[in-house]
Parts: sequence; C-alpha cells; structure tokens
Amino acid sequence: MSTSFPAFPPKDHDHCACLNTALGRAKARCNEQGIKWTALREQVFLEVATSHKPVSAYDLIDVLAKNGKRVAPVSIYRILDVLQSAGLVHRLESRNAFFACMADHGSAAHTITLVCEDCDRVIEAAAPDALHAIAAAAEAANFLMRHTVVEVSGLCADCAAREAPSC
Amino acid sequence: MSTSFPAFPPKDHDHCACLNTALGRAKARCNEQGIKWTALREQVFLEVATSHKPVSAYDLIDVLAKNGKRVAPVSIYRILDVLQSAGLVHRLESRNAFFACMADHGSAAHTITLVCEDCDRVIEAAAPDALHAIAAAAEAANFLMRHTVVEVSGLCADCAAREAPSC
DNA sequence: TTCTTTTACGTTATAACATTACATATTGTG
DNA sequence: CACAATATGTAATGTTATAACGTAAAAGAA
Repeated sequence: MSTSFPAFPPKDHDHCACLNTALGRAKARCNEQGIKWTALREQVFLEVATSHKPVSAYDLIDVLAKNGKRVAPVSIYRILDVLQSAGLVHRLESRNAFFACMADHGSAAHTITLVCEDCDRVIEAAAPDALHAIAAAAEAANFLMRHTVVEVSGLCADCAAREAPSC
Repeated sequence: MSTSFPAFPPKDHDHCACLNTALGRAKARCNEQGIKWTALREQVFLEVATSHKPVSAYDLIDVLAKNGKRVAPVSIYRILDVLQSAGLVHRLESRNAFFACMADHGSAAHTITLVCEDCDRVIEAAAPDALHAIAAAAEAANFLMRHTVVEVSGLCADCAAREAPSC
C-alpha cells in the first residue's frame, strides 16, 4: 500500500531523506507565499520535523539551547505561528504541542490527526468523508464553519501489537 | 425542528429551567455511577452550566470567589475531572476550557462540538456519520481509536447574520 | 550609495493553565 | 464509636503563552 497520506512511518525509514524532502517543500512553500526562510525558522522547523512526535514550544527551546542557540518563548511562538500559517506545522490542540506536516497539502486539507498514546507518534490521515460529514452537521446546525480540529488518540499498529502480544 | 441535539439556544430561552433540567440529570447520573454529589461539585457544575460559553478553571475560581467561596486551582481541576468522567462536563481542547454537556448522552456520544468565534457559545451537534467516517479512516490507517476530539469553530447563525447584515 | 520602511528577532516581565506532594476533614460502614 | 475511604485544603511549583517595547537586519526607494 502506498498512498499520499501513509500510515505511521516504519521505525527504520530513511529519516534523513524524509527530512530533506520536508525541508525542500517548506522552503518552496514559504517562497510561494512570500514568507522569508530565515536561519532561525529553519532550525525550528527542522527540530519539529526531526521528531515525528509532537513537541511543545518549551521542548524546542530546550533543544535549541543544547545546540547553543538560546531563544525566548516569544520568539518560538512567533516562529511557530509563521510555520503554522504556512501550513508547515500544525498544532495538536489536545496536547498543546506542535508537529510538522509531512504531507504536501494546503491548510484546508481533508485530513485528521492520529496520535499514538503509547509512542506519541503523529500522522495525518486523509478523511474527506469525515470532513464532509462534519461540514454537513455544522450546516444542519446553521453553523458557519471556519476551522475544524479532528484529533484521534489511540494506538498505532506497532504499539497495539506490542500491547496485545498474545493474539 | 426539534431534535435531542438542538441548535444554539435562543438568547431568550428559559435558562433557569434549562439549568434545573441539567442539574437533575447531573445528580441522577452521579448517583448511577456511584459518584458523590457534593456541595462544591454542585457549585462548580452550576457555574459551568450557567454559562453556555466555555469557562476556564480560573474563571471558575474567580466566580466562586465572588460568591464567597475560595477554592484552589487543584480543587477545581479535581472536580472538573470528576464531572468530566461522569460525562457532565466536556473539555474544549482548542481553548483549554470547559463547558457543560446539555444533552443526555454517554461519553461515547456521536457528537461534535461547535464553538462560535464571536459570541463564544458552544453546542454539541449530533454527527454520527462524521464519527463513523473518522473511525473508518483510523481503521484504514491501522490505528486503534480510543478517543476522538472534534471541535469546529466558526459562526453561529445569530452572529453570522449580524456580521453580514447587508444580505 | 544612503535613507526609509518593513520585517525579524531580542529582552523583560507577566499572565494563564495545570500538577505534585502532603495535610486535614468529612462521609459511609461495620 | 472506630475505621476506611473519599473529598477537600494548603503550599509550592511546573508548564504554556502573551504583552510591551527595543534593536537589528533585510528590502526597496531616492
């Protein structure tokens, strides 16, 4: 199976290549949108993208600090705002954390977010039917939908297998 | 139109009756589940339910303080946990806030949450199709779904009408 | 080029949200 | 009543996010 919105990446996938692809896409996207790609933005984006797990703003501060770059919270939040508005990073509302968008979709993409409670990995899964049904329900309630958050927590296949090894 | 999951309540609805119904249901629910209905829990529940808007834990502390009852954050969070586990109060992840469940459904109810960006009112809308589609997408990704958050922000009918009066 | 404007980033302080660890009080049951 | 279980209090602290204002660096115009 090979779709544009894959399942959780295998643990041994080529992370370096994966990261480079994301980086290239990110630069291109910012270029299109007239958003400057600065050194600091790149560092932040790479830190977010390096982890397939959601990271908090303060996680990022810590990591950058270890790399010798001290950044204040407000700077991180500003940069995360920029990356979010470019659609390169999404916020995981249910965890007050951020993760890199690994797919090449617009901000209005019909995807939902799946988070593994065990290993914390995050993926986006295509779910146009779900988004349409949500739109229909909103419309039925006479509600003008602007932004939708769909976050599912549970177990990824790997962790589910590990938790129930007897079967 | 009259469903069990109504649209936003009219601004002039009988809030007092609405509150009493919710209160009765809350007590009954706790009784069923073997959860004690204490004076403090009642106060907290009523404060949450009195507002159709999401309230933060610290909002609740402030309101209770005005009513002469000083409560520490930890107590509020504990009580909110209890009310949430009883399905009487839900957390609005996208706002770090809480709102009372006005419908008589279990915690696994097939509802989504609609929040008006303008007036901040919250309702839950039935959306079984949406939830089923989400389940299908999760399954397709080989993901064992445990908990789902669906929060839609936008404009309720009243506010949409107010924002676009020319039409 | 210099001047000007805009955008990015830094500094400091503080607000807002949430939990840990431990103590006390209240309630229900034998 | 004594006891156990549950609920709440107290104090401290951890975590997440923003406001207000200053400086620097980049982009565009004269």
